[in-house]
Amino acid sequence: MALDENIYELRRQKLTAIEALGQTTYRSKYEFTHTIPQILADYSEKTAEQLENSRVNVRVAGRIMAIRLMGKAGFCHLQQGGQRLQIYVKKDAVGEKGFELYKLLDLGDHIGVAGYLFRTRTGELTIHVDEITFLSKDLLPLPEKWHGLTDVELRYRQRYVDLVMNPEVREVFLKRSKLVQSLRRTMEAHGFVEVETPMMQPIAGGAVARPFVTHHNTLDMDLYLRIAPELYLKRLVVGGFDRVYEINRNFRNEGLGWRWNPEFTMLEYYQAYADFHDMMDLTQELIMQAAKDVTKDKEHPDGITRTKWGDQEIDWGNWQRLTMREAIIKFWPDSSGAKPGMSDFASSDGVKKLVEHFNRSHSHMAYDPGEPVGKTIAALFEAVAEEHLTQPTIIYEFPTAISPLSKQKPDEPDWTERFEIYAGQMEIANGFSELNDPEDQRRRFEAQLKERERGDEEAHQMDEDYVRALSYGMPPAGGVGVGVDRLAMLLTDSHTIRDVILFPLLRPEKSSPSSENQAES
RNA sequence: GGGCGCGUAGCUCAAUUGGCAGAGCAACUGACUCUUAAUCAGUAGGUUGAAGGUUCGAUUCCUUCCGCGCUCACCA
Repeated sequence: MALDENIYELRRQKLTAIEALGQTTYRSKYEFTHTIPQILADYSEKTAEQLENSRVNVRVAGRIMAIRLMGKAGFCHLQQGGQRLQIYVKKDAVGEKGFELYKLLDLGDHIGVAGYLFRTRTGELTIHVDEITFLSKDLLPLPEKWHGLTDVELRYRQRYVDLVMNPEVREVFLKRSKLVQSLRRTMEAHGFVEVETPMMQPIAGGAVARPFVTHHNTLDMDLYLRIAPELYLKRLVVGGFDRVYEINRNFRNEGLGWRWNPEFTMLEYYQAYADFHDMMDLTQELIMQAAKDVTKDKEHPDGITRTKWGDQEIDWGNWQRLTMREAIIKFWPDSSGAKPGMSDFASSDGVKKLVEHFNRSHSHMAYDPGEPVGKTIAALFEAVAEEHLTQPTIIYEFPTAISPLSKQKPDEPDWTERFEIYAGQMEIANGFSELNDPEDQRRRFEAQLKERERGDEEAHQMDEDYVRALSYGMPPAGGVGVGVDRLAMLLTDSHTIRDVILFPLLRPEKSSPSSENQAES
């Protein structure tokens, strides 16, 4: 073989040689008797004698993750389901052709083996192979075996390699799957019906965010990728679905960051005849159950409520509830002078003074005196309190100015029956008693339009059909949105959202100049 | 978008003040029938992200661009 040929070409040639040995190079299926995790679960406790006395014949498939050749025998580690099992291949056992095949195998190849279980001299459970079946070739070399793949860009761009090399990454996504299952199970247990509402909407409503725009050719109309399913789910409540939920993607055309990906998964649910207090209770139960379901293992068959979060621990069985104003008072920094009193939130002058006091001792909090007071209070809350909210905390009573879809408090119209759940310094859920007065809703949309004219691109648009739906009468209802990605982060101790999204958004790969030339020629 | 940092072999990383681009793993050849980070002997592998500039000489210094990370602002 010429020395300048690269690995890809060499392996293609090996593939030809493997075919010459009578193997099918890309066969359709392989009949196996066990998976590797099954064998490890069932036979890890068996002694060498037990395995010798009652021989266990197995056929398994896997990817070669380590290979050691010693003249006329060799070992491999096969990986399947994130676990590894050793195989022992001896020329005497597999024959001339079988051993020729063994010598043509590379790291990363998929093979099937038939043989029996035994323990090596060092005691490792191993398959004594009688027959190797070639399944599929790895033409590109896997990353280095000691350090694996650590380059974060490559891990995200080539997640398939990341998953092969890093078992802990696989674990994160298995837990994410358990999380979503758990959420569905809790919803179903409470009698909620799962539905799917439009991802492409003529008006991007239900949240405050900039949308992605797309275009339908036949109808010649612009459509927005949804920023929330909210207004459609509530139309269903009008239609008589008293308990309804959806788990699906939302799209927001905003910046990226450790907590933000342009597409993210949201669980959203609505319950008729319930208010925000009922929704707090339900959501608390939902999340605690999710923590238990994700942490279930042999030691903890029912799961646990404590999960690791960096150098801290989050206890999902211990919740705190504070109003937004109480939270600002509670976490008010000493360096910003005397703690605010409730009356300070009542006037724009009072709030302005609070911001001034806070900014005197802290990095500047953006403040626009022209914006509604409620908006400033909410910003102040985030600046003062958010960083302290590691343990699960329900913050409730949000300003009406930033809650155009929530029902007002009967005794304080500037405040709404709305809550958000915080944990690990992140907002993970948002819920409220749904505004169901169509005329009030129209006025709220109109107030949002003023904000839009003031330059707030993200303020709500008027949705006439939604107002019409409410005009047919929506029962009293509570609704909640839960950020599934962020919950997955918290439950897997992942500190960037990209680690819980299989294929996070990246800039397109720039093709190298040489390949561009090839493309042009 | 702003600020800071990074980009060297397939992977993980070196390279003294600006002075011959190196190692381990992976690969290739050979030895080895219980190894496991297998071992032993040998071989090959590079437009140092790209383009320009300064210099006798640039992986190193400067400029621009590309990509990534962290961070700030908007957003969940």
